[in-house]
Amino acid sequence: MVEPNKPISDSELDVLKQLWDSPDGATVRSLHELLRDAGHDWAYTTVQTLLQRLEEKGYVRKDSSERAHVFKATSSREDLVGSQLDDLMERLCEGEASPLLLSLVQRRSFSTQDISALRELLKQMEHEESPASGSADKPQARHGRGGKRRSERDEHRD
Amino acid sequence: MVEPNKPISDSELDVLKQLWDSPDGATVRSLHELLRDAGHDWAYTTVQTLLQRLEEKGYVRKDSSERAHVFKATSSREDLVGSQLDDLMERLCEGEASPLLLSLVQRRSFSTQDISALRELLKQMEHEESPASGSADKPQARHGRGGKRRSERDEHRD
DNA sequence: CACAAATCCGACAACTTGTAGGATTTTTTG
DNA sequence: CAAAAAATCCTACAAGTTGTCGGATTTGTG
Repeated sequence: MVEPNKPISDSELDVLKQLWDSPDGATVRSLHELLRDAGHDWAYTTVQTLLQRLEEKGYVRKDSSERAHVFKATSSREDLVGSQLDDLMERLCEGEASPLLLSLVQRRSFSTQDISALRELLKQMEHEESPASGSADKPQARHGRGGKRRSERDEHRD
Repeated sequence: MVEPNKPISDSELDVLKQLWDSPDGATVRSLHELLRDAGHDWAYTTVQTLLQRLEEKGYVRKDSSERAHVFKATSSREDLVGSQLDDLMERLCEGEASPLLLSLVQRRSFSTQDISALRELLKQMEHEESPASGSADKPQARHGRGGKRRSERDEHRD
């Protein structure tokens, strides 16, 4: 199943973004400071709460082996973008991706660079593409940061 | 008004979808029935409330000249897809569209048809819109609800 | 042991969402 | 014309989410 993509609030997102910029993880304290620098005059415990909620929602994991727990994002920005797109796809496009693609390409402007990069991707896709069955090979993103792919989550409630 | 993309709840969306399928608009009653057929066992007034909220949020307009008011969606599915994508773009991609495009193309599967359609679009884009100059590219806004220009979230209500 | 640093637990007001009930205002019709 | 029917309007209300903490408690450290 596709995980229920718990919604992320704006504040939570601000925290998560700091985590994305902290490849080795961060403590409540360090995040508190980073966020202060980023313009958020939050109390220490506010950051803590936000982290806890992020953890409950599955976007963050903490390593409690140290005195001060170290938090890391479990999903990269790209992962999040991906799942949010999935959401859109399901909510508004009955699970089809092409409307999203269409909309993107039609209404937004891309640099010629973006365009040629996209061309490349298309070329590759066409090669390894399979007609109707699932392709065994899934093209992996090769962008530098992050790299941790979350796999499972246990979720049941209703 | 492009205002801030008010969020649409799941129930509201179900109503809106029926409106999308009702080109001439619909009354509370007709929607109530359509929705019943679609599996929603709601009270008449529930549909009414949902419509009212949609109207407040700007997604629906009503014509009150008739005995039974006639509701219409103010934005098409495509519009909504577009604004939702804008949202994503701002929240997660600092206003850039290419990450979305990338993610879409990388992680989802498209038919060869989709792909060639996309190719066409790309070709056109390159033709009719070549930035070429050192300055920024031209943001052509040919869609009614197009340009929401924000690069920075202005939330400082701490 | 007394402290400072962390974490844990609980709270609370303002919204949002799902879901209606009842009052009021027209129209219709016998 | 007086009731019934059909609509709209206004109000409500329990859950759940979000933004923001404050205090209590636990735990290394000098």
